[in-house]
Amino acid sequence: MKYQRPKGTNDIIPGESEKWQFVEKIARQVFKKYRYQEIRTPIFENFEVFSRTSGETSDIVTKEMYDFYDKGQRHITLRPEGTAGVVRAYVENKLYGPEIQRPFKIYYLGPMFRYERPQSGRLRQFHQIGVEAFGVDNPTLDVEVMAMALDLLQSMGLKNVKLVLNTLGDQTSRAAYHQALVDYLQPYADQLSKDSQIRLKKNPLRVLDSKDPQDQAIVKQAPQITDYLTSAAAEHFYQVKDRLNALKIDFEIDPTMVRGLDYYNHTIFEIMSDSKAFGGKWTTVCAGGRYNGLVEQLGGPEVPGIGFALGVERLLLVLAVAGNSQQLANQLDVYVVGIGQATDATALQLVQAIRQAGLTADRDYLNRKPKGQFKAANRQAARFTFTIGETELANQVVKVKNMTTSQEITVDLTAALTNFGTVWQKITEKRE
RNA sequence: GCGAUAGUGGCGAAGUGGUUAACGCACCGGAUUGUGGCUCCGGCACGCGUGGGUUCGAUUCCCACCUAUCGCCCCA
Repeated sequence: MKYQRPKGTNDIIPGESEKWQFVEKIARQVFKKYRYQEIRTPIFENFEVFSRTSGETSDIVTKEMYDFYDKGQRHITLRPEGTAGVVRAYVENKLYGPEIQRPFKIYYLGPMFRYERPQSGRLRQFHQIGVEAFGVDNPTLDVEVMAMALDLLQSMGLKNVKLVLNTLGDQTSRAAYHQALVDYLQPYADQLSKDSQIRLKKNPLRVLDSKDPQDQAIVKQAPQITDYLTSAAAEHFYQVKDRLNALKIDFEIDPTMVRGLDYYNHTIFEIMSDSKAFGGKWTTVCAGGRYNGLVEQLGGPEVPGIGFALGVERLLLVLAVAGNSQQLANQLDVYVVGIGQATDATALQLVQAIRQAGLTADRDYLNRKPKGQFKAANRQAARFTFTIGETELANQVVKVKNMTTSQEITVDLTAALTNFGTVWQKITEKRE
């Protein structure tokens, strides 16, 4: 094959694109209920927008950024996630202004890029649907965001998901915990896996979610973040749990849950699926959390924020296995059969008249014989065929065939061309 | 970035170091000079991921690369 799509990318072709439209439609509907508005930011940003906010040492920055220098020697990055760009736009457009209602609630959807090895549900260009809410530190908003995420997944027909959450606390809590964790892990350093030894130096919290059994055994006894929360942070977390209970939303607390991005604090959460699409292992479909401080980091005022992002490819994998594939039949009302070159123009007029009447119509463009045209009509599940040959043309009529009953009637050609709606009404009435 | 497996027509899939690369589905045409879904007949890979090499000769052996899939890392 001469040309192939770049590694880790996908073509979304008819048959598949309908599913994307379905997901996007539901997302817009759900977001509308919660009064989130759409924002569209560039697909690429200056490198610093992501490197500053995600953490200079995070894997996303060190090895997964899809970055390059443009012709003006600007260091550009294809966005690896949505939040940083949205926050940049929030600041740049001064959406924190006093005239703007808080929380300022927005959503986005579109492609993201990470330079990594493709696997099922993991691509170099993938798509996320995400939301951000700025300006409110109230834990109730945290819960509302989680509730919306669950609402979204349920509306798409996804079942068997679980909400898992944790808190990272505030700066003070985090610093204290960080220290405690390092103090605890250090003595075990040489017993940890290779990867975890590196994590211990670079980002000790990551040791917590190591998959290595040996690591997990050590981590089991490790101090937990909840023991190092400041009273304010503890109160925030308590409120979150309380409001979740108020909404009767089931949740699990995973004290080892962490984040790959540095900007998170307080509530973090994931919605996971154990779908067969991922071999029955619990896999995150949607992840989010609070990021108070991020707006400041990007040069804005002290404005808290919270959001989540949902991986569309992963979601689609789960939905496909769940057997919720939408029957979005592209139904065809009329197929116009033209017999002979002389009828071509009239067939064209007919097809257009039908479309202008608001119905779907198609015809043959390959000069196929009637047999072939009827075959095509049949394959496209046309409800009716309109046949126009030289005889019909001479008599100014059209033969209308009901493809399910095989009954054929004759209709006046001029009427069909000038007033298709009425003709259609007659045809469909006769059908009953 | 590391490790493993794979790569034959639109799809699925057989196959061999050496005349015309099975078969099924799909598609196209004919049997029915203007009418579909069944049946029958016929057609459909200048070529076996790409590029080198070994050989008298390679789709089949070797090497490199590309891509896909899975695991690790990480993550949506």
